[in-house]
Amino acid sequence: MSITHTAPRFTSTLTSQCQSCSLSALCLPIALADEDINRLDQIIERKKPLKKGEVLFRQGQSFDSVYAVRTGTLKTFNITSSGEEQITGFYCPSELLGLSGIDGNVYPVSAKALETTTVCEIPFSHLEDLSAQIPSLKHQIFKVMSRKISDDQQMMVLLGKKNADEKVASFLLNLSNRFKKRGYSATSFRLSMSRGEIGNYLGLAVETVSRVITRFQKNEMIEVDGKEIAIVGLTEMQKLVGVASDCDKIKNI
Amino acid sequence: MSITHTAPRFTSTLTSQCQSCSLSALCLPIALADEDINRLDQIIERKKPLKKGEVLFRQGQSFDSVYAVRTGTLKTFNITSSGEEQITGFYCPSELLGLSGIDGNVYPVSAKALETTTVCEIPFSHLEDLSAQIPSLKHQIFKVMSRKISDDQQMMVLLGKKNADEKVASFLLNLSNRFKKRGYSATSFRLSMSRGEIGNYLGLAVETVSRVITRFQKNEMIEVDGKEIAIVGLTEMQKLVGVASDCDKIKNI
DNA sequence: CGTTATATTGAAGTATATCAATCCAGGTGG
DNA sequence: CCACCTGGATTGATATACTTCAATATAACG
Repeated sequence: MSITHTAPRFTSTLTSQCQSCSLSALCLPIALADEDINRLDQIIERKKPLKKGEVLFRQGQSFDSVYAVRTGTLKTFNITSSGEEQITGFYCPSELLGLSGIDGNVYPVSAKALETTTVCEIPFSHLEDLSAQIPSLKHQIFKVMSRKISDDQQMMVLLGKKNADEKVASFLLNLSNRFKKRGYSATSFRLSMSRGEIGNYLGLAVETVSRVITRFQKNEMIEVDGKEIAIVGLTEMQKLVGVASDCDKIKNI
Repeated sequence: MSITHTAPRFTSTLTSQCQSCSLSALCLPIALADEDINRLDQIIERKKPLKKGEVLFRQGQSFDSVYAVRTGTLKTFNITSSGEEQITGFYCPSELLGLSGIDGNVYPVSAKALETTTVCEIPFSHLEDLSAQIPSLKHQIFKVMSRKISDDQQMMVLLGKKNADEKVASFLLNLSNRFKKRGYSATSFRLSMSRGEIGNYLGLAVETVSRVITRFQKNEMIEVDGKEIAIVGLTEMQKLVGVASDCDKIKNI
């Protein structure tokens, strides 16, 4: 056996393939035929778990793979010229990260695990080859990237127009929706990121996040125990961030 | 000739094809072989110019095309639940817009011309078909989308971490770079958007934008005459926004 | 050439940041 | 097992950058 530069692979004793993965309905395999899932499966490398604080890829490092989160959570972040960290996203199971590296062949952000985290590594050149053969896979990649663009634009609206209360509420509801989508409780979950990381992401000071959270508790919108959080006033919170139906929005244009 | 629901097409007297278009080196045709450019060319519809204020597509409208700007400028924007407009981007010649509609089959933003503007309409289903036959075209689309994602992330950093001076300076330098890339002056150009639109985009009040601009004039970083602007202290401005070399950034991670 | 939108400038108000002081939880070592 | 330590979280007091309100000034436009 020859020595390589690549990290050791983690091979589960079970068949940890896309087929049997509980996330297949949310992740890239969505909308693929069984045989196509198998082909996708073959290019994916399941890596050994990252411990909290470990880096998956680093800003400036040459791009070669995108990653799907299997368990745990990661954050992506930039280092600004003044040396501060700016978090650009949190990634939960089934979500894809690293896509922003395609353009420059370099990751423009770093990715770090917020807790013990496992990911599937998808070498991009292989994915691109395969996408030429499987139109629905290509379409799926377009969709994931498109989704990312519109999500990021929503985030800009949040950062540019909303006040502290609305920012925190939007953040919690966004997490809620993501948990819900993959079958977990929409109203009771654990925040894997610190208050500081939330503040950083939302463009707020830690203290402000803390104050908003205690205020929400007093208003009985949420119940908090450290990182555990329960949304008890979901509709009230939705009203706060202005969850309007599409109709409502469109009529105002 | 049968009546159709589509808007009338504008056919230039000259052969206004991708081949002869001055933007081909920046726009989608980049990296395509001549014969492939012709195939791309055939699916593109050159539309008649939009007048200032006209809408190219509307938030909520069903998605079927992406657009490349040929001349002029557009803005994309969201209407928030409270009815305010939030501008999510400005688009200059050679830039592609509409990509965020792929995921939901609906445009999540509206696009409006800031001045007389011409665009090339690229029906997405055709583009997707063609991209299956031309790998370099597919790769190019991935790159454009990836680029958009990392640009938007930079924008988040700006909105989340920067003060008014840094925001305005970043905005001006960003425009400067875009003009430069397509052969125009990097230091002297015309702002096609109003102060209000700049403020909206940057998450600042109009008055703040105005004040920052006059301050920059007093500091002799810029010279302004209405919408005409000249950057006279380019390096100083770069210092202000912290244009760090990649090395500088990476060492701090 | 008047009328309306856009831009500028000043004064006052406010949301959020910053500074500072506990408080608390989780992990470590005696 | 408990005391200790360290980083995160909370809370209060103060500072400030930006917004908002208001009053011109200027440019755009029919």
